[in-house]
Amino acid sequence: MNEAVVLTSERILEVTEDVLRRYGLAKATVVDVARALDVSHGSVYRHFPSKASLREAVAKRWLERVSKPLAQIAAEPGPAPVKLERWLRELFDAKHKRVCEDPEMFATYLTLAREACSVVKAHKQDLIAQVEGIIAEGVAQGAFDVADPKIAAAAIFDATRSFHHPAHADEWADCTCSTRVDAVLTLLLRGLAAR
Amino acid sequence: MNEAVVLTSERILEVTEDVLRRYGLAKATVVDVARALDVSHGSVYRHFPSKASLREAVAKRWLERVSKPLAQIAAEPGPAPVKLERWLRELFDAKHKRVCEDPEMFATYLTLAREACSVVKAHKQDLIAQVEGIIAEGVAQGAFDVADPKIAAAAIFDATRSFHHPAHADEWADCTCSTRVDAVLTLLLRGLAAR
DNA sequence: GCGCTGACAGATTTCAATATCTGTCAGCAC
DNA sequence: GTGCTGACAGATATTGAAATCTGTCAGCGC
Repeated sequence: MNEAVVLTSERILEVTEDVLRRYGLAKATVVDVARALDVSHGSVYRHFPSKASLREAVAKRWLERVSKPLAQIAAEPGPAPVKLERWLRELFDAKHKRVCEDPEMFATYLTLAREACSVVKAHKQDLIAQVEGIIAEGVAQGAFDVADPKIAAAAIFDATRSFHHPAHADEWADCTCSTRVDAVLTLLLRGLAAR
Repeated sequence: MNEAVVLTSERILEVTEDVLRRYGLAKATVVDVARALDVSHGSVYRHFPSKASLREAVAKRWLERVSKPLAQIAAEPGPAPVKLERWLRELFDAKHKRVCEDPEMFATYLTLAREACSVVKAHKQDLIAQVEGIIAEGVAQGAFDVADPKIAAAAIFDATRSFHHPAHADEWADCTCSTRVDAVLTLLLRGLAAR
């Protein structure tokens, strides 16, 4: 009758994150995860066909925690330029906070993401689609002058890589970073604006 | 009388590049370099105080080969917007060509650059200063409307990272890359333009 | 004297033996 | 039947001894 002992994929993922936090990415094994769940490691393989797929699922959960709050901003009403700026700043803040508050876990997730590149690609497509939505809205409002919102969205994503791509995380602590964000956002919003 | 046997820092650097190409970064040793030069390894230490400083010097040479042709473009006369676009495209082309033509050597130089981060910082400052010059010129010509050319130059550099930072090199082969470069350049030039 | 050599100490890397892990599956318990 | 276990084979990681490398310097040859 004890519901807690039911082994679900969700529970495995939660415990796997704990194990990764405790042991680190390099040392965490499927056996460790099984031990933390108090089951045999064979049981874990009943829910995930391989260690790689388990890690991929952890990466996916992590990326979803980034994209959900952004989707909410994208769905709100209001002027597109303000919304785009808010959306981008939220994206940067989410990333910067994660790396500042728990750098080790950030490094762990980063490596997981490198391995699960198809998951990352889907995440990127999701984010770009959200930006595309905001830009199309801006065009409809007469605020933006853009030939192709899809291409413009990809350009916005490319042009802000310095502030959201983990390869540049070591610069995010830099005190000039906020000024640099402001400068790029100003430039990009001017570039999109109807005149 | 044979000038070829004179041991100069320059000659050591040339031979070191050969050795790196032949053996790879991980396996190339100071002893290998000395053997290629037909001297004892102690002689190499007469010109470079450590293996790290030798590697740093190799990285510096490589970066200078990137920045010199750009400085030439920056020094030419002409309308700033055209020049800025040419300068940026030359920067991207230089990087993209290097990674396409000799990916192994690119990886080698990339690792060297990571180690010699002070050299890379100076290189970055150099490039940003060149952009600043072009932007200031554009302001003087009435083509650009920019509050602070220094900040704008840093913003242009940040906003084009996707196309010149080696962390994104794996995307440079992508067939959509040229479209993406066009989209970002259009956006940025519109953002700088006086209206 | 000047520049190079080569032996050396300590640090680092390699390699092979050993231990641990991944993924499977026959069989047990319910 | 359903879901879990634990022994197993092959793959991967760890370890410590041996080999190699880095950086120094006394001394040799010109």
